[in-house]
Amino acid sequence: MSKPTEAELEILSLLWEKKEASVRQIHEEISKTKETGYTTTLKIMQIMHAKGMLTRNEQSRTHIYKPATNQGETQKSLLKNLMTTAFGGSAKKLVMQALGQENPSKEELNEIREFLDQLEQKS
Amino acid sequence: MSKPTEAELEILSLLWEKKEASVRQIHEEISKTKETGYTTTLKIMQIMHAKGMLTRNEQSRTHIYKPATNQGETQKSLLKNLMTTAFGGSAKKLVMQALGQENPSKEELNEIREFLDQLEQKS
DNA sequence: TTTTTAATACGATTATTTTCGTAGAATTTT
DNA sequence: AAAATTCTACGAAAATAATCGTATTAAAAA
Repeated sequence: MSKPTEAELEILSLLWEKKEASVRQIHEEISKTKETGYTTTLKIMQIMHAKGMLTRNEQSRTHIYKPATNQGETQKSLLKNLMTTAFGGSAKKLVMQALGQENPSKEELNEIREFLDQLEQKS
Repeated sequence: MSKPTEAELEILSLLWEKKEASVRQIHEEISKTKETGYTTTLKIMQIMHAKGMLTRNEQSRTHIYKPATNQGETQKSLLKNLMTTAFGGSAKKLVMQALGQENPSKEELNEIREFLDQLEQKS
């Protein structure tokens, strides 16, 4: 699957969260943060459908869209892309930069520690 | 500073690594993986210079370019962008996805653990 | 039933990014 | 010194992405 554009990713992301939605629903979300026309959102979703990034149910007049691409796979490839282009391929650098800027809770930090332990087991 | 495009990021990344370089040097690197003309690379670097993303020394005929943007800052904003658009704002999810796909060495894992400890101290 | 609202389709426009060709000047090679 | 090579500048084309307007149809409201 080709890399989603900015606008596509925004929509994909909302659909991952909502599982499924109409153009109207997506557009309402988007227009909270961005000034944009309804037909713009519609058009992008149509394009995404044409590309096979979304599936849709056309039973009712209001089509219901679902993401066709696996969230994890897409995230993985976006990360990989960023890792190679902006972090010289180093996962460590990327991870540290990511952690450094947010303020993860103790719980989250612990979950990450556990995850690190698991990783070590495998290798 | 505005978000670098794909092509710009590729060049920025090489310049961060090399500290400074001529168009020729950058182009040789890029053409290892991509079929592209010299003037294309030149043009993009000129645009980056015009935007203030790169500085250049024009003493010799062959101009020498340096990144004008701070690497860390740029990485941070790119990550933040990805984190919000593709990971619902969760650093944890992003970090785990990043670690899961690569195979970090024990040393790297330990460095990350230390980093986690430091973070916890602060909070 | 008539009118209004809400939806899709789709072409066209605009904006952005990438690519390339050509001209002219400086440098290097023959 | 002449020819070939290597630069930069710059305009313009090609490719990609985003936005919007209009037509048409379906559904809902009056």
